Formats: sequence, structure tokens, C-alpha cells
Amino acid sequence: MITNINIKPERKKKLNEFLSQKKLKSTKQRDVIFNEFFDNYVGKHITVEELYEKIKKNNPRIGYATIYRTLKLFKESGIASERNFGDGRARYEPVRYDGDTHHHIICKDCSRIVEFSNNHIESCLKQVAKLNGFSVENYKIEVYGSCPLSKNGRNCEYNENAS
Amino acid sequence: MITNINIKPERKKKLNEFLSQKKLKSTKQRDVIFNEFFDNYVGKHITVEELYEKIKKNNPRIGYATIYRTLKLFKESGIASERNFGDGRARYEPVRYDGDTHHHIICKDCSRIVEFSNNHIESCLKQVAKLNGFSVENYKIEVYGSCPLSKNGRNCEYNENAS
DNA sequence: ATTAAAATTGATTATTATTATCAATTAGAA
DNA sequence: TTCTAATTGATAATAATAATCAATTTTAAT
Repeated sequence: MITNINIKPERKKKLNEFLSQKKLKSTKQRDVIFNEFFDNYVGKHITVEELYEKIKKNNPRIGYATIYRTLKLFKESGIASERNFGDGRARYEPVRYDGDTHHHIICKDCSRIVEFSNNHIESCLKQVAKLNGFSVENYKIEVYGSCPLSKNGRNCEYNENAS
Repeated sequence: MITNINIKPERKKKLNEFLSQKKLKSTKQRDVIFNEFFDNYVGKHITVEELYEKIKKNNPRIGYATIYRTLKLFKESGIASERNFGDGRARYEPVRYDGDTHHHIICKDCSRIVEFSNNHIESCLKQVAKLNGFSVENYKIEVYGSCPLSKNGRNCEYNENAS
């Protein structure tokens, strides 16, 4: 069970620590992007373009490049992670808690995404890596298949980021 | 234990079946690319550009686009699989036997790749997917870490496709 | 073997996601 | 307030891949 309580202030603290440690600055744009990202996209997987379009509604002055740079900054600071599901564009999701290493089941028909985490699988993977002399930094597990709705041949046209 | 004996004729047969089924044609170019790919890159993970450069040495008339198209054809016919390790370009590897679903441990320092397969992990994943109502088509597991050589701080500069 | 239709090739252009550039602006320390 | 360095927004550059198209080649039918 994943609880999202207090994510936002926790991540904000972590971001600020990163900024001051790297001598970077807080800006109005970064605040706007941070708020949009953590208010509306926890548990989602948003592309740069989608976030840009969403933010443009209330902040038409914020440029495309700034969204790119800011999401990259979030990733580097450890408050967002980047995912690639094979459609050629990066997706970002808020990190929900420290050590959050969850994985994804992706419907190849409608792109619906279900998340899971599984300590047993992860410890198996760590063991396999160890047998090969590798030290593990992180895993990426993706399962592709058909979701309950798409299995019936219907295209359910799901979009988790729709507004 | 993976045995590579007789891969090439097996895959050739499969490719030919695919071609005739789809009413596509055999060409000299496809033969050249097939031979290069299955003679020298079984167990490797080659990019389009790398394969193009290699083939150009003996067949300077074969164009870049043909390599792209042919690797895509190999993938569609099931004799090659496409991988993406996060560096922004696709890699292709020959499929070694039917049902070959192996996975990768990737060194983030030198890009060395170790392969593994593990039925236990796969059945766990299948179960997780089933609990969520998904039917599984395929998995992708990547473990990122540091290989034995890179762990010592040395950069071992490994390149499996070097010629 | 000849022919005709359809697929393929190679060269090139187009597309798309992402990154780099740079002058103007802004944040934060002194 | 002032100075310096970081940031922004607009735009151009890059890089991987896909699309286009005339010329060529393959294959099946004659």
C-alpha cells in the first residue's frame, strides 16, 4: 500500500536541498512546474509535451524548453524519475517515497499502466547480478500485455493524463 | 545453457516463411545483411549505424535506409529483437531459439552487458500481471549497475561490437 | 525466356524528440 | 542597491528514425 500523504512538502524539501547544494536558484517557473507536477501527476506518467500543454493554460509565458530543463532538474534531484515505454518519448513521474522502486504493466492496446512492486523479484534480481559480479544500482521491469478492457477487442482509449 | 548450433538455418527458414506469407521478396541485400547479422552478432546488441558501417566494408552499395528497413523486417519476422538501453538508439540482437526471453544486466560505466534468464522471476511476473487482469505478451527486465571491472574506478571501455 | 505487376532499393527529404545557443532577465549574496 | 551567476524563452541545431520516389529487381504468369 502506497501512501501519498505529505509527498509534496517532502519532495519540495529535497528539491530545495539539491538546489542549494548545487548553487542553483529558485524561480517562479520552477515553483509553478513543481506544483502542477506534484498536485496532479503523482502516480501518473506524463510527457514533456503534455505537461507543457497543461501548464500553458494558466501560465502561457512558460516556454517549452523550461519544462524540459525543469523535469530534467527534478530527475537529477531525485524527486522525479524518467521512464521510457517504447513510444519514443520520455515520461516523468513524481517519486513518491525514498527507495520507491516500483514497476509497470503496460497495455499494448490502450497504454493503460498498472504499477506494482515486489521485493521477492527484486532480491532475485540482485542475486543474479551478484553472481555475475555486478553491484546493482537500479532495476527496470516492464511487462507488456493486454489489459482487462482491451482483451475483448474493444479499444478502451484510456489516457491517464487526460484533463 | 544456451546453445547456438544451427541457429542460422533455423532463422533463415523462419525469415523465408515470413517473407512468403507476407508476399515479400528475397533480395541480395537482405541476404548480405542476414549473413552478417547471424554470423557475427549472435549474443551481441548492435545498432543500425554499427551494422551499416560493418556491412559497408564489403558492400558499399547497400544504403543506410536498407539496414533500417531490414532490421525492422527481421524484428517483425521474429528472428531479431529490438532493445533500448536508454542511450537513445535502438539495438538489435538475433533471436537464438524459440521462446528466447532473456534479460540484461548493463554496466552504467562501460556498457558491458551480461545476459540472464530466470523462469522463476518470469512466473512471478506473470502472476502479478494476472492478479491485475492482464494477459502477458512479453517482459523486459534490465538491471543497471557496475560490472566487476568498472567497480574499481577504472573505465574498462568495453565494446562488444568492436571489430 | 519474356513480360508485367508489385516489391525493393538508395538517395534524399521530412519528422520528431531532445539539446544547445544566446541575449535579456532575474535571483541571491555581499 | 549592486554585482555576478543562473535562468528564461525563443529559436536553431542535432540525431534517430520514418517517409518519399524514381529506378531497379524479384517473382509469378505466360
